[in-house]
Amino acid sequence: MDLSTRYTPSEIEESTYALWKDSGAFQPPAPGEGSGRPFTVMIPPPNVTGVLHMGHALNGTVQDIVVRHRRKLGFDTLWVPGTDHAGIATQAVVEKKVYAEEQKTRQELGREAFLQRIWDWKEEHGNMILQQFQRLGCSCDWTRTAFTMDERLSHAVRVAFVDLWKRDLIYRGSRLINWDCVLQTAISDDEIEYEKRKGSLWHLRYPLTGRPGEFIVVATTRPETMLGDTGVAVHPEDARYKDLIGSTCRLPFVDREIPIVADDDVDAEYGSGAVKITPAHDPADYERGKRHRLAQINILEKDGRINAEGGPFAGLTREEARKQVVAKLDEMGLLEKIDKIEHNVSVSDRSKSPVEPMISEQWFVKMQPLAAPAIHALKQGWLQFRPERWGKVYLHWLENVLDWCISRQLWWGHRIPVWYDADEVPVASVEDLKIGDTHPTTGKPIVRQDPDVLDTWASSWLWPIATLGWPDKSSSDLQRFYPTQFLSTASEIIYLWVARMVMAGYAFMDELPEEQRNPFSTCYIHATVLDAKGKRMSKSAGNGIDPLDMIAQYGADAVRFSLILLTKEGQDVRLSPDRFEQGSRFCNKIWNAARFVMMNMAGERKAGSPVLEDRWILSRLAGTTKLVSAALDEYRFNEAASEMYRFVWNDFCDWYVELVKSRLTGADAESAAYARGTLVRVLRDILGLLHPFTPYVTEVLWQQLHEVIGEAASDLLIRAPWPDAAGIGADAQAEAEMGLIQDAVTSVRRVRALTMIGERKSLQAVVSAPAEEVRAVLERYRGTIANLAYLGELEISAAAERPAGSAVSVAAVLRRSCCSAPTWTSPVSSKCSKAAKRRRKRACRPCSANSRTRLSWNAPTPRWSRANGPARPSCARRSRCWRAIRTWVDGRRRPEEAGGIDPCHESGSGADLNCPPNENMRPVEPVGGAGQREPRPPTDKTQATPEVSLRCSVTRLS
RNA sequence: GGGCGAUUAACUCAGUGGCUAGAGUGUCUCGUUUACACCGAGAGAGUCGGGGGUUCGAAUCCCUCAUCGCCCACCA
Repeated sequence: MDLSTRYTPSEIEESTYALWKDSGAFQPPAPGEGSGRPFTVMIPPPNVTGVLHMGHALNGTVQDIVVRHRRKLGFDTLWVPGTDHAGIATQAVVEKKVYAEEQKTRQELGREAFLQRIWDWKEEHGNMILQQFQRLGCSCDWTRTAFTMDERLSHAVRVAFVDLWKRDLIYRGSRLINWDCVLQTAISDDEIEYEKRKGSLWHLRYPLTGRPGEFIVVATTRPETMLGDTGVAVHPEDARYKDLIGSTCRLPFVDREIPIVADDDVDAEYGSGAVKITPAHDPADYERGKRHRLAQINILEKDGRINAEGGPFAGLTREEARKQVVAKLDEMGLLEKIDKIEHNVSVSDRSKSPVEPMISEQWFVKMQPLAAPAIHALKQGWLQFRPERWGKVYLHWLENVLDWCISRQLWWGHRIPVWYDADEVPVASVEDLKIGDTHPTTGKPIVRQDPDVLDTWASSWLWPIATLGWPDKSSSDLQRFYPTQFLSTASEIIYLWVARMVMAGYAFMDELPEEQRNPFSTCYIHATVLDAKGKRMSKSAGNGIDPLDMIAQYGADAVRFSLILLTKEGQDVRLSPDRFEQGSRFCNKIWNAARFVMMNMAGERKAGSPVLEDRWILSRLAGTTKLVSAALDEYRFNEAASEMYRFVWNDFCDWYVELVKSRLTGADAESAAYARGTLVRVLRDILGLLHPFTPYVTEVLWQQLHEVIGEAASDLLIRAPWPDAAGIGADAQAEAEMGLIQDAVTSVRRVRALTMIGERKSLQAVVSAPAEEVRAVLERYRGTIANLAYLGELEISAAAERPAGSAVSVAAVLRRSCCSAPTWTSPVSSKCSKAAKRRRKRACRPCSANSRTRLSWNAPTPRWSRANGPARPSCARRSRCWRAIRTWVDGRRRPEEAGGIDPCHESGSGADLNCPPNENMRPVEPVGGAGQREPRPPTDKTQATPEVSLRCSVTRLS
């Protein structure tokens, strides 16, 4: 065995990943060979242009943990990977690249050639992000890798489109849409961002018709749109304008006479109280325009320049037009004033350019009929969000959903499968129609296909069904793996993606029972990854931490484990690079713990054991297994990871390994054999339980361990059954006794540290405990305690050793000891509360300037010098009294049976006189009574911890 | 404007009415013993954001205020 003392992830990660991949472990068993219990997860397909960021890394880790856990539990587990063609993003990337390399725009290249360039690019770079997921250790079934523009998925998109067409859920409409002038496409409402910008509110004077020299003043943030105005609206009750309602004014430049109308919608308080109406370029005006039957005049070209309607300004860009319009108005004396304001500007989230609302012909999907079953699914509980509160977000969107504009004026994407005849009569078809083919409904020749493509989400909403083979409903994957169980994604795509997938499930899987059409039973919304200052990590802000750098530096396991340890369900996480050190150290700890085990495997191994520490660690293992399994079942990853961290580091390494060392070299062969058996047992289960979190290191150690102990591993760890704590159970006695030993050892160590006695075997300690049972246990394990505390001798005493004077502090004792006194004494009560210490500290202030403040907790206190008795019961004591009474009243346990929790008798100090200390504290009636609180069941803790009070003194032997 | 979340040790966070509020990092002291110095032992560090209330008991439940963050809607 040649394990180095340091775990170096880079040496093993690549080969281990290959080992898994080649073994076929990532694929579910062939049909008929598995357990018949499917478990399916669909990866949220990242953009092909994407690069792995921390959000991906977290999401990949979450999914991989679930998948690996379920696989080990024996489910037929499938995790489908893939990428999204991401229309605008990808087209923009390649367009830029082509222009940089060839100085050609896409228009110059032509549609066919440009699309070919994108495909070339995709072949070359499109798998990058999936490879990065592999670096993270994700155990996806790569044989099923999908791409939203694959032939199969493209076919699904067409079938879905035509299906909706036939159901009359698709229509073409002239609507005010959001136009991105840079990318020259319509974008959906969900692709708009609002940016707070400083701007101006221009007050313009429109001359009133027939009243020379009189004006109506309108306020606007976009003065250039005045060229398209077809009306002015005022509030009907506004006294300033009441008499103008019904009259008209003249629009400068274009010299149009437009009416002044009354509309309740107008806020008389804002601006001038009069609002210009530009129905073709503003959503609110669009509605007002319709109400008052005003004309819609489009003044913009597709690229954002002013068109012929703009009269003298035709051909200018919108920015230029704004300047000139304002300047000219000013010249003409028609500019009343300019207010500086801060307002929200709607900006395209892709190009960051201001969105222009425009009237345009687009394709829409009627959403309400599709949304209804998706709402129902959540309300029925078929779909559950975690954390649950995201369900409200989902519902809110669905209940207020607007029709979905699905056409995009792009080239990269699924071309809309609609063809027209010469009369512009459209028809949708799954199969390609050619120019000249007969139009199926009109019988006339087809003259053209719709040039637009579909919104990216029109393919990704089919992801769970299309990747499994839909529309081929006989597909075995579809039958076997749909619906899926778990979807993990980011909160910002709940509407864009999650809700639409649910709609698609209901719309297209109509032969399944209602509940099973729902595409995933749990939608897990993972944390948002923020930087150390609490800002969202983003490429543009430049505050991102590259997960690949972190993997290179600390290893994939460390990155995964750290992320999970930091990420409590539903809570955003602040990240800085050094956070990954915790995971890295943990991996190293596991590595070395395993190393220790393997270094001690020479000799017989026996299972089970009468030895206390063996019984203890096995009992702890059983408890941990139960807790971790339950946490993973319910997707509480952070809890599971913390518990493993604690168990491995504190229980196994800090105590068990230390306890077992002397036995391994000792003369008692049988005891050593039990130790070896237990070490192997616990280590194997630890590796199994940790595998979903830290797959690489556990897999490698699993292989090594089996080599060392000379047993062939039954399988790779990735497929080995989930540890089930078979044959071991909780051993309350072992845990309680072990607790006493730990307390005793800690007491001695504390005295040693505080008094700074460096000596070891030459020392004798006296540990005193008032309770006889406690002494009996300590007596039994005297050797063990002495061993762990590096003592020559240990005496167990009933008498409370007290410092010479109760006011004496450790510091004082120490000083004396330096001169002559042979004895260091320190009263030590186990589990001395930090809060209590602080209270004491406050009580004994002021400390003298040169005394060692940090030791001053040692002043006598009610807590440990009970003989004096507290003056009155402490708050804690009172509350424990109350609990004891209720426990007794509940009939669960009598106080004396309640494991020593009866505080009234705990010290024999007479502290029970005031119990119950407050006359309001009465036992509650055990039964009945409206509004009565459900009694808490006693916890394990209350049963397990006997009251311990230990003190320790240390004496030099010589 | 509407909704959601956060506020606990110097930092990052656990802690859903009950035992003395915990962990990791950082700090201080001591330490090389069958794995691990990415280690071990020990210590110091908290008015649980403020204020009210409910309760025998509140970090936890309710009200309120403050600060920070996210999402949605958006007034020209």
